[in-house]
Formats: sequence, structure tokens, C-alpha cells
Amino acid sequence: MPEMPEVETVRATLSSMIVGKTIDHILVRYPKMIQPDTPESFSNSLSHQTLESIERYGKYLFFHFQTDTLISHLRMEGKYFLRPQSEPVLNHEHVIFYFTDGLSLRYHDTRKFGTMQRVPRGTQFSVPGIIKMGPEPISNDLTVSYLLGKTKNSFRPVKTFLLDQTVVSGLGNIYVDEVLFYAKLHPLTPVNQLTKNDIVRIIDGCKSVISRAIELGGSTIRSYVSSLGVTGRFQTELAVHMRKDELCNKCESTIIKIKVGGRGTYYCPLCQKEKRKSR
DNA sequence: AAGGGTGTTGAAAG
DNA sequence: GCTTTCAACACCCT
Repeated sequence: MPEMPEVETVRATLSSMIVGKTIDHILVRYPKMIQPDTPESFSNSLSHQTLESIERYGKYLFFHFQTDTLISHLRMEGKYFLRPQSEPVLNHEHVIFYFTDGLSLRYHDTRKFGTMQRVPRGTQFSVPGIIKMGPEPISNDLTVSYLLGKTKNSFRPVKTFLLDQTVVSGLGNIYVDEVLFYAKLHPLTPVNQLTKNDIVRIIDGCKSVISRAIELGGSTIRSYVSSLGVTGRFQTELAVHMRKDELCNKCESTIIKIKVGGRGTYYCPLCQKEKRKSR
């Protein structure tokens, strides 16, 4: 499950492998993945264009061609593989980009949750969904006053709040758990109860956790492997996520798993004590 | 062997 | 308008 650090690894890896290549044609095997274009217009528009750069915002990838941009979201299990065109098409390869040099980029997604759309170049930030996204966790735009403003009149649990992409772009389930451990906050804390100091620790946590994860190429939980088949090394540094019944590195309490907003949530009951309700 | 868990997003419902 | 629930889908585990 690629989160932002994994997507960044994919971006960097793909950049070095396919920027400069020209598409000859595209095979769409699962039309529902393409929106709102028909597979035909999607394929016709992008064919014969040269890839100039790959950009990332939150968990979205932007493939910038000469006149169009391909927006790709990997959702749960999307992966890209670069292979010779002569190799057989696999079951879960839903979109295949055939380059003019004999290589092909295969989009592989067992659960078919991933999405692709083509927009005129430069317009990616005006498409619905992307236009509303908040600043990235490592951005200077993620400030105390910005977050404090968002928390004012809301009783949402801080876990749910941080998963909301319109608040911060790119935090997923794994990293929110890690950020909350860093900030020593119980995941159920209502956000209107957060102090300025809490917000400062959340922002510090975002920056240190995410930048460290990007450094290590992301986490690999379950099936996720990046386009080069490289395994992210951040998993070994996870403090709480996926560590139910294991001991906290800081205090040796037993890590607990609960559900918050329907999402599996891991935390240390001692390091992340629930705040006493004020009156 | 049926059913629940897995995670992201957007649409629908409250 | 804000928040919660669910659907999209496939695979793994019990």
C-alpha cells in the first residue's frame, strides 16, 4: 500500500527510467480505470507524445507529456513495472504503455482501485479532488496557525483529522499512527482540544517521520514493492503501526489496536495517554 | 466455506 | 456545510 513516501520512491525511480521516452500506443484492458476519457481518446491523445517529467503531490503522480498530463493514483496496490514488450501480459496488468524503443510500462493493480486521467498540461491542480488538497506534511505551508484554524470548531478525532487529505496531503493510515506516537497524542483526542503545543508536535512529527521514511524508500507492508522491486526499509522503524501486542520502544507498555473511523489504529497507552476531559 | 479485514477516495446519506 | 458511512475490488486469513 503505497503512501506518500512510497509514491515518492516510485516517482524518483520511474523518472530515471522513462523520462524522455515516447509512447507509441497504449493498451487499456480495464476501461473503468480511465476517467473521464474513453479508453480510445485516452490512448489516442497520449500516443506519440514524449514524457518530459514526473511530479508528485500527496499520493498523486503527474506524468507531464508535451501537451497533456497523465494523473495517476495508485490507491491500494497500484504498481508500475518497466519490461520488454515481448514479455507476456499478466493478469493484473490493466494499462500498458508501449514506448517507441521496445520497452513497455505496465500498470499492475490487483484490486483495480487505482485511477488514471488525462488533462491538458498544467491543469492538474484544477481537477476536483486535487484542487481541495491541503499542504504536504513536509511543506512550509503546514503551519501552526493553519492547523489551529482547521481544528477550531471540530470534535473529530485527531486520527481522522490527519487522514483528511484536505487538511494535509499525503498522510495515510501508517504514517498518521506514527505521527501521533511522535506527538504523544491519543488517536481519539478531539481536535478542538489540541493545544498550540500539541499542534507544534504534530507538525514536527509530520516532518521528521515523513522525511525519514522518504530517505529509507518508504515502508513495505504486505505486498507493496516499488517499481524496481526495492523493499522500503522504513518498516523496521515503525514505532506503533502493525505492532499490536508488541512492546513500546520508549516505555515497554504493550501496543494496543483499536478502530477509529473504521480504520485500524495502533498506539501506546502510556506514551499516548488520553487527555482528561476538561470539566 | 463464508465472512471480515485490509486502505484510499469520492459519492451518498445523515 | 460538516461528518459519517459505504462502495469500488481482490485477496488473505480465520
